[in-house]
Amino acid sequence: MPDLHPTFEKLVRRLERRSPLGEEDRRALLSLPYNAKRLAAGAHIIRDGDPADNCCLLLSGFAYRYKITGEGGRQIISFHVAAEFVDLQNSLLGIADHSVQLLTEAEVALIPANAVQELALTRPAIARTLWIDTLIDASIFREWVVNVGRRDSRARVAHLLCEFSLRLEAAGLASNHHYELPMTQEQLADAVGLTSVHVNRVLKQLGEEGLIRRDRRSITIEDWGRMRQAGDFNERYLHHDAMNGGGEPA
Amino acid sequence: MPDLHPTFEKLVRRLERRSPLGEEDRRALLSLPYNAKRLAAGAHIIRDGDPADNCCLLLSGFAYRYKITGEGGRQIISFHVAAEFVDLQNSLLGIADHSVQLLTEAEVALIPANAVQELALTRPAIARTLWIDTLIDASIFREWVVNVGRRDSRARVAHLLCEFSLRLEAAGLASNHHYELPMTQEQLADAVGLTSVHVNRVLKQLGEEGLIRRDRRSITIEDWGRMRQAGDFNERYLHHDAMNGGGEPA
DNA sequence: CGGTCGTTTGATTACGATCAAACGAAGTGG
DNA sequence: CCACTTCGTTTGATCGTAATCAAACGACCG
Repeated sequence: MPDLHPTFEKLVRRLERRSPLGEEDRRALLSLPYNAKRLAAGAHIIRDGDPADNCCLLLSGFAYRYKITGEGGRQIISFHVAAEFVDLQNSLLGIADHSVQLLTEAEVALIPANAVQELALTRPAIARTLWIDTLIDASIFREWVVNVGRRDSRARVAHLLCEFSLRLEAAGLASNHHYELPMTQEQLADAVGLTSVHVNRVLKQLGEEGLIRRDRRSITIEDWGRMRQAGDFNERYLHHDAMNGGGEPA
Repeated sequence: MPDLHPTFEKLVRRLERRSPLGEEDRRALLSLPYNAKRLAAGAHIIRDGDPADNCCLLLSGFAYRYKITGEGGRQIISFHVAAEFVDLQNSLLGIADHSVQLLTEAEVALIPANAVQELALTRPAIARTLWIDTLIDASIFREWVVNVGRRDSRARVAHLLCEFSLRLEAAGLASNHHYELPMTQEQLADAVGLTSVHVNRVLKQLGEEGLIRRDRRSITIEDWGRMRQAGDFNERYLHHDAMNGGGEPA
């Protein structure tokens, strides 16, 4: 086991924000065995159908989960930033029901799934916080179902850009609704169920409407209020304040 | 606390299929305090934004979860049959991020969320099995994201009909790919992100192609192989065999 | 400097939405 | 029991959003 990577501390802080941990719990988390790797952009953490015996913590960079349809279409299911478990779900269910791929070059910590399960079985507070982690993941999935199922193209991409803004900010990677999009328009399209051509047109339109400004991959949401409205965005589903429950009314 | 409803036994059996429980665990689950109610079709278990302090176990009947968009569109996010927790997710996160409504008249057991959390904190095996339950829910959400995001109308409804077939069969409510649809075409439409008019046409077409036969709400999948193909359906995501991991290759 | 990948724009097509209306079944009250 | 209502299903006609096809452009890289 290598020296502890600093992102582990961030992980603990993130988990703690949601459900309190004792000193013992923190120590246990920080002494999980793991295997750190630096991988290139595009590398696969796991592929749909493979047995999953490691659970992957993202130490730096970005990743996404996706599935491929029989017709060959790709649907991106979630995005992940550093200090997030990107493969907890696969690894606990034994066999992967979706693929996980790196968006950028990244460092990952592969933690034996057994070790995580063992920890959860012996440390109730850790079990609880990890459970909440997957509950929040599920909440985001639900919102994505709504996004691709019932919103038009403009709202879909606006919603996604809003989500990025808050999540990246929470991760310390954005401020003032300004951030660097870690992905191509094609990947954006696969996340919202559109074509990249159409996403491009929507981005252009959002720019013309003065909702966003962009320069290459850099995005600035110029009018958060109107953007929220355009994307029918309500951050409650992110549960960034899971401890005190709920956000403000619209 | 009223006499134990028989569905609790079913719940225990269902949870056990996924992760072993001890005798003590079983007893603890079966002695959870609850408040049983019989509610009419259309009754709400909880509404988006409300505080959630009970977690709802469906004792009989059907329920679904949904969200409403700013434009007024409804997206159904999941369906539930008897012996499933229909509101575990809301109740553990404190404030509901979606609504839950009954599809049919039903009996529900309202269990104080505290009691469930307490149980999870003191009984690791129960924490584990409930966690797996929410992991499987999340897996289904992921598949639904793919369904509404990247499949055409025919595949979407075929996929949903396939999912129903297996889930109802697992619940003892279907056999030989024959079952009673517990919902209207409008609700079906809101589950797959289409209009009810279009769902109706797709159902008609699936009938003409000889994939299904229907009479009123009764559905028979006549050609499971072709139906699976039409719906791009792979049951692995349901994790009905969570213990031994994975399904067969296509 | 050529090559690759991603972005941008234009032209056309098609899938599913929308609008509209009739029909059928189940339930209600006179 | 029958008129009447309501809700869901079915069918038809038209419309519009996003897909598809195609091509040029720009940035980054070896």
